[in-house]
Amino acid sequence: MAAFAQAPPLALHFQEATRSSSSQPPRPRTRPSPPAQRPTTAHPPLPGTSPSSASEPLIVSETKLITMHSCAGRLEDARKVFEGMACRDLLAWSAMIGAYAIRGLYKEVVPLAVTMVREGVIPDRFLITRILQACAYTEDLELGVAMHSLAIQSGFMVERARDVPVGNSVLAMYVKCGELGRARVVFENMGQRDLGTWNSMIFGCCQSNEWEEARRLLDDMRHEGTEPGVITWNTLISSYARSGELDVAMEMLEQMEESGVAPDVITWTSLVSGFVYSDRGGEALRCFMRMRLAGVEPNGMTIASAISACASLRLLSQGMELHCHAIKVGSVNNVLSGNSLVDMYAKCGEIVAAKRIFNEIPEKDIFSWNSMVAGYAQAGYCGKAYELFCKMESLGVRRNVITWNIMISGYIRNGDDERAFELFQMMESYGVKRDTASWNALIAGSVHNGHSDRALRIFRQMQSLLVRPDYITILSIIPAFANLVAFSKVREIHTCIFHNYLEMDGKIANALINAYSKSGDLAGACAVFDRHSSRNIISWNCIILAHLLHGSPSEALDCFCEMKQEGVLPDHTTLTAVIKAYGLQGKVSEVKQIFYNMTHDYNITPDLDHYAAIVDLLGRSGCLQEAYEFIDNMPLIPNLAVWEALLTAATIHGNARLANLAARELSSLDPSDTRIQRLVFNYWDLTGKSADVPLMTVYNKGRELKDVDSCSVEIKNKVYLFSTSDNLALESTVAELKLIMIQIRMSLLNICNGTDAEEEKEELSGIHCEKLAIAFAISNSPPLRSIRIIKTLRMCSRCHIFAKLVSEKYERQILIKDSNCLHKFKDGKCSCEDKNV
DNA sequence: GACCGCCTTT
Repeated sequence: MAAFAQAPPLALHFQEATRSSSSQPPRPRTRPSPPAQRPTTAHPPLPGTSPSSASEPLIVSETKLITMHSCAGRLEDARKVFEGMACRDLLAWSAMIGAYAIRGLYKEVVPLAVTMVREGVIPDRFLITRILQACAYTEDLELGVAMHSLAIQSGFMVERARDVPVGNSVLAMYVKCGELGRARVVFENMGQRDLGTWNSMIFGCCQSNEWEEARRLLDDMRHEGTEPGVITWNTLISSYARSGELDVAMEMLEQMEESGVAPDVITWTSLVSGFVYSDRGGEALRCFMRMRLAGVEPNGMTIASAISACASLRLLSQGMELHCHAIKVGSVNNVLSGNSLVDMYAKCGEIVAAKRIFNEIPEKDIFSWNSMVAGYAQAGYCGKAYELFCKMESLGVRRNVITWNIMISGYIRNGDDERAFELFQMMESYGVKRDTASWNALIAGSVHNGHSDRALRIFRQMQSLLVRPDYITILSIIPAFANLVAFSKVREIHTCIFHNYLEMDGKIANALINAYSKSGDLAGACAVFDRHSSRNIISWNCIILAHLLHGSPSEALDCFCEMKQEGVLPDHTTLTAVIKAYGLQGKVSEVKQIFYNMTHDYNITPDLDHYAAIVDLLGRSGCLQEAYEFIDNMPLIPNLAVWEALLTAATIHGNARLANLAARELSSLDPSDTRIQRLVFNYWDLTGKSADVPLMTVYNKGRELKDVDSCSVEIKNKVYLFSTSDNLALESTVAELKLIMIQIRMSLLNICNGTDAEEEKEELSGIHCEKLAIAFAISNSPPLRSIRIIKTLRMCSRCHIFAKLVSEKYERQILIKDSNCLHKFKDGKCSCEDKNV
């Protein structure tokens, strides 16, 4: 056994110390054949083996022949010899099993091992180790347990140095089979341990998310005098990175470097891909840079991950640099890098480049196809996407649930709901089972297209079919409840999150803040925000916007200060909100201060939203000419929001010249845009007509639009829809409503002297729908109950006064969300302090 | 010891 004892220990997965020896080519064993073996003759000389003399016939044992065939890569020949043997002893089994094991063909090892045991051959410590390795790989617990007991019976698991490899492979087998409890028992009973032992055990703990235990083992091993190696650190770092604990992973990286172990390509790749997976692309790229600076060469997997980071950040130029790098490293034709490149180019809008890369991937896998289909679908080319979708089928590439989901989501997001539902119905008949993401695509798409009711129906249907919603379902459905009428649903979904054992994810919390706020519950929004454990810029934007929506600009600005104190950098949205908040307070100089210094202070270039907010502010404060000059001097082409702001302000201040100018500019932007048609219609309807021909066309189109203004109100779980034009539909209640309104009108007349153009208009075209809704709610809902109304257009000043008076007279809180803001009427006052009418 | 695609928050 001397020769065997000196043979290199087997390459276990966690055996760092022996890695170099395991990578060497296997050496044929030199043990002399035992006399019991039949000598084999008349075999032709093997290529690469030169017989000592050409005249002498070569005599080799069958076992040796197996080894020779195996070394030459002819496994089938080796197998034939093995099968033909009349009597197979331990050496023959070792040779045959070893031939497969060395090549990682563990699936072949398992049945051989089973037969061997059945034939009564007892494996030695080396063969047992090999078989256990195969059990670990194939997760064959049954055979593993048998080998474990055999090892005990044979006395291979005692406290000797040479027992360590056997113990390690038993341990590794249990860990890989997910039997951490059994692994722990083996670990505790091992008299001697080496680095591989600790690595296996730590891997097991990480796999079962027993982080504390893993950290304790790290301390223990150092106590016992074994310093963690590169695999130890990589195991911990990659596990933390994969489970999203990137900050801990980075901490471990520091410790690793401090302990003198240099991070290798796997360490860095784990971190880069971990950051990508956690949607922290910027940090992924920083990690990649650190790796380069440390002189570690990236491999295909590292580059693929870094390219994905560029894809999520839409960094085309950096992505292209990495593309060059991939070419240099020679991994560009690799499926992994190729797929990342397809995704990156597609997400950056370079669909042609994406297609070129796709065509060049020699062995496309399902990921390649799905990335390309998704590229087309997300760019709005559903036809092209569908073409590929069909091509896959004809080429025999099996489409998976993700392929179907991509198509469903592509169609619904591009407005073809019918086709999306059709595919959703069809997929199961093609043998593809729908998953939660399939349902999510429909829900998200419906919400996206404004069909909140349908989204809710789908959500309920999926639950009735026992498809469990995940956090994306919740995230997708929440915006459907982000309105005044659905206020009770927000609490319902908040409860549902706990019922489904879904963690309070950061994104869900953000969506909830928004939903609570928009449903009129500022306190609810604040409560979620206060308990939010991982606030990001979006969370702050949500709460700042919530205060703004509820007419509390000073609280919004307080939040902004607090945010800066916490070291969170504002983004475009934050600054737009801040400009609006200062604007509501009439602090023009503060607004200018922010606006003109935003590039310097926050590295943010003003965009159209900022310009529109400034125009709105200047216009409302009566500086109409300044507002117009501001537009005239802006470096960007003004959009709808900018001209709308000027039109509204000019209308309020009765500046017909500028209002007309704004209306004309609006209608020249896109005369077919219904939103513009409505704006122009509404403006002219209010101010009277002139002979402006181009405006006339848009005005007429606006007039043709159905439901020019409508509002909805919920009473006893029913949503009632009111429209300015269909007063008559409410005949039964109209008399009652009129009575209430006459009473209120009397009060109104006392405040406003006489009538104005707006009221005359109302007399002619019918009562404004919010008045109808208020009156209807007053007479049909229980006293003291708040009245919640959603309205498509902006409230007029008279309805605003009307609502204030009703809130006082009837002691009701009235919440009205119009196209511009949320009005909370209470005790005769409105939260917008009359600044938003 | 690691791996790319679908559904997601202001």
